[in-house]
Amino acid sequence: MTHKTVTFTIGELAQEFDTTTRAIRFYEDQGLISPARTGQKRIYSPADRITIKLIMRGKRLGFSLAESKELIELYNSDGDNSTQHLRVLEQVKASRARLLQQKNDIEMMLLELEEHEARVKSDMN
Amino acid sequence: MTHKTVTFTIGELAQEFDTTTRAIRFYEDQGLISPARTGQKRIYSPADRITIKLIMRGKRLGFSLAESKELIELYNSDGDNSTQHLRVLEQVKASRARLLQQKNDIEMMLLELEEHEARVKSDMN
DNA sequence: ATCAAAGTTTACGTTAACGTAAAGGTAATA
DNA sequence: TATTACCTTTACGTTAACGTAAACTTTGAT
Repeated sequence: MTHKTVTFTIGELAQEFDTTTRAIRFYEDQGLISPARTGQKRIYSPADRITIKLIMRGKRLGFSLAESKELIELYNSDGDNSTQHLRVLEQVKASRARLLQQKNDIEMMLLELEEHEARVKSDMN
Repeated sequence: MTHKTVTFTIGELAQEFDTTTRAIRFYEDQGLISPARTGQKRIYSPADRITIKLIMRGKRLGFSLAESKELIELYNSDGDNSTQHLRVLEQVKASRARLLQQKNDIEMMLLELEEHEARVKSDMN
């Protein structure tokens, strides 16, 4: 007994992630995804969809496509070549440092926003 | 009794914020700062320095210069024109929403990093 | 006085991340 | 069968954010 394989068209994914088909094809050009084909047509797997989701999240955090690609490859790095393990751990460390810095920046910005909001509201007599 | 006025040169600020003089001049071009002059030379006030700090923080979070400019102008908006108060509050709201989304994205990424790190480490037999 | 370091303006070059347009194939539907 | 809605490739255009280079001035130090 075989079960249905979920797939997506490029248009569906563009809509879901509020982007364009052009952008999605561009990500393929850059080697971030490599969807299957049915004749000419691209056909995206759930895994491809997740990858696009990661790209979008990266974009929201100001990651370049190259950076997102690294992260994605990081996740896709199986426990294959143990020579790479150290490099992977280094990259995890660097990514975490960056994210923590960003988190800190955000907290400060949020505080400043609150202060400013309060000031404006108190000026609203 | 008058007290010393702290100022900075463009080179000092470039070094402090690990950027270039070219970049700082560019921010001026784009209307984010307008340092005083001593003859030809730009002379930066503590306020100018803070503005550059805000720009750099914005960059770390993926803000465009235009966005950072808006935020900076937001902070510099005195309690002058109360007609603008609503607009200001709207922008505070939007900024906060964006930051909270980013914060959320960061938390998820951090979790995924932890998971991946654990997986790699357990593979390191 | 001169030299090196830092500053200035002007202007063209570069990269990332798509946008936009043209020209065409395919598939369901009226 | 013809239109409509998507899909495809190819290719040139665009914007942000500086980089880089040239040519010149200013200034503190030797």
